[in-house]
Amino acid sequence: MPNVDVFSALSNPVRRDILMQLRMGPRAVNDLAQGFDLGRPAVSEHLQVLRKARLVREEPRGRERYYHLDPRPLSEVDDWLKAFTHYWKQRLAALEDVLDEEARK
Amino acid sequence: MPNVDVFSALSNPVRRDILMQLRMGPRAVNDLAQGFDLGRPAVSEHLQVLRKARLVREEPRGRERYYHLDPRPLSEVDDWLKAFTHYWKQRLAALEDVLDEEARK
DNA sequence: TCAATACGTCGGAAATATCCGACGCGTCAA
DNA sequence: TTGACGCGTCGGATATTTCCGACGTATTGA
Repeated sequence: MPNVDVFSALSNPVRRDILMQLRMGPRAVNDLAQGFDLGRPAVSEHLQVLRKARLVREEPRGRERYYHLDPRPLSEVDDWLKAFTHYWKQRLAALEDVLDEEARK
Repeated sequence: MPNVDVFSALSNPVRRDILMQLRMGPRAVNDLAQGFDLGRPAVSEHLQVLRKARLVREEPRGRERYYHLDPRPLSEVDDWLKAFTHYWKQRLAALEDVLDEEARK
């Protein structure tokens, strides 16, 4: 059971959609599968990937399993993106320097 | 030439690494390929994916091609993540309500 | 002009992802 | 207890990804 990379987990639109849906609250598998043009096994396998990426947590309720969102691993993506925010800030700062230089002429 | 999904483009660690490297400035293909345990064609194909996702731009200089970072499409990922930031704020607000309720007893 | 260099892309191999039907296991309700 | 339900997972089919060697094209420098 290899831990799945968060970026890989997000690469599939169905899985991103599932996460979006789970924001509203926990959902059972059949309930989730209704919203997609997919069979239940496929949804179940997408949930397995999300589970291995620790993006969802399962809570058994009788014969159903409610899946809960756990957004914490998303911080890895957010942190990665920050590296490019900083890049932009640097670029902007450099641009300002150039503009200041021009203004001083 | 189908436009590549940004999330898919980011799903590969080599492509993420390439983007990281390009923050420092434009790089030629051979130069980039040195840093990876990969042949040049593989790196070139990764660059093609990044190009289709509009995350890089190419600038021919003689027989070399310098690849530049274009971080703008990353905003799509950032916006997507924001949906979960808001989710968290809602959850925290709900939690505070519960705590206030408890405190009032 | 000619050999070397930098690069993109193609054909094909290998790995991986995605999906379904079928099956089995536990749970529910009669 | 028994039949229906909710679910996970397996086997296998198909699609996609990833990678390489080989080739063609354009550019460079001798």
